[in-house]
Amino acid sequence: MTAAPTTPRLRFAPSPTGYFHVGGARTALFNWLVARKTGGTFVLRIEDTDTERNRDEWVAGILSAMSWVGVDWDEGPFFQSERTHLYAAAVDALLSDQRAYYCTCSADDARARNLAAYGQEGEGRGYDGFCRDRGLTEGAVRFRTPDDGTTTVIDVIRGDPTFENSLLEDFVIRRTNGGFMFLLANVVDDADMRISHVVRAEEHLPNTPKAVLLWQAVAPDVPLPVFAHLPVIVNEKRQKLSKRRDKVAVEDYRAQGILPEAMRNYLVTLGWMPAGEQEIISVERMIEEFRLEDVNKSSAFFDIAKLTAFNAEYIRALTTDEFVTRCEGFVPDEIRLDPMFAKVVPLIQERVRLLSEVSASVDFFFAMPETDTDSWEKTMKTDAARAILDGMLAVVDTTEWNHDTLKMLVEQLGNDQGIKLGKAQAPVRVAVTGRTVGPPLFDSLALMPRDLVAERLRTARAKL
RNA sequence: GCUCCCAUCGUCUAGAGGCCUAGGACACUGCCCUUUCACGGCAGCGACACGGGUUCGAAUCCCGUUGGGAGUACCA
Repeated sequence: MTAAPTTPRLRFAPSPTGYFHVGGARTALFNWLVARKTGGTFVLRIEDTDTERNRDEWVAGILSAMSWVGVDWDEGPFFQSERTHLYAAAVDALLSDQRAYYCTCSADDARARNLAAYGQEGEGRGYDGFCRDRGLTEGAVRFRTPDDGTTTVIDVIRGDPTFENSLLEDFVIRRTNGGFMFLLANVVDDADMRISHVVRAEEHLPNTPKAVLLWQAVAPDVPLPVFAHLPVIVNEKRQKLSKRRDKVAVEDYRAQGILPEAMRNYLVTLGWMPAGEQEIISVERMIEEFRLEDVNKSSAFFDIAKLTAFNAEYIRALTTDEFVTRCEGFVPDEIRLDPMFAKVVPLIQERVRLLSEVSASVDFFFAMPETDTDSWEKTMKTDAARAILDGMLAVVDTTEWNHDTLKMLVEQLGNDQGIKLGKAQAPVRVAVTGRTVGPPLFDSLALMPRDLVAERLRTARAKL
């Protein structure tokens, strides 16, 4: 079975059973990278054969999250729920070939027989083939696996793992209720869509020999795909990320103000690294340099701290205009579109790591925020603080209103009190911004209306 | 239990037998810069799981051990 020299065809085949999570995003990204690098085709297929667990809103979530990270598809989305005629035909053909058979065993029956035959170790032995030659005409349909020989999975990143056929159970391909199972639908579609590279998470590897066997039975004329099983992404306990336990929804990171390019860049480093010492790279370079063969084999921890660091770097690289645009949804429009906002952006841009932090870091320019109690206690309860506020109040209505003058003023006031500028600016900062930490004070003051600053200084002084 | 996979700093990784005194990034610590906080710069901390081979030489190859993970559904 030689692979035809056609362009690669890849697919991402998520199941809409929950929020789109970072593991899925990485899988999609790696598929996309290969497609873009090779000039191949990237197909999106929604595997919604489990009608119990699928929901339309999850489908919408997947599409929007993929678009958000910049992973676009060339064909699809196709829905397996609309392709059942293909699966039905495949099952019928298998049935008439005796490659599959009906089975009426319940899971309990099968388990009980294994237990009786093997004792405790019978667990996990899978179906025993009880109905193989009973000639039934109803029930679930099982695929007949070979009793001997081996099946090798061609995997570019794992080497080529080989499995004993005798250990592969006769697995169900169509449920008693007529529904089609994942493996069947998956293989029929991959063959039908002429998928050449199956890039998916490692958890699928143990099933892959079954998929190979099925493929050969169902589409013997279609070349088998090359597989690439990606290492799983794990939590701090080194377990596969779980939607229930871990914070994994791409949408959550988006809502926090992670930039899509930062997410994409971070995701690509989970199992792969660009050459050189630079980890922050453009998509163009990713596409240029990415090779499935170079993907790591071991699991990777999803490190939010590193993601955040990447994000901060991407945020800093934005132009002011871009930054203002990106803040949509994170900063109220009446502030974001205020000309003042664009002026203060340069002061705070290198100080925020998430877009969700922007609002709180610019609030005092637009309204006096609630004063932080600790900040007040720490900086205002001294004679020096009172003297500095008094000194400022004495000249605030007449002094020149610019960075240098303001700075000299506070510096001088500090000198009079025998304290350095770092200390001297604190009470002014708390009076005007409500806290000890913030953007450079004199630049901020210079941007603000003199009257506003004067009023806040007076208010603060009155409380002392 | 069984099958399969994996194993370099805390984390993500570089490393395809000599270039390794094991490199980078994140995190952490210290110093410098500095008006707070950041940014930036510099320095530091910090790893080849263990045991056997093979070889003149092994983080790199082989075997074993240990440890971790995934799968083991009429879920995907």
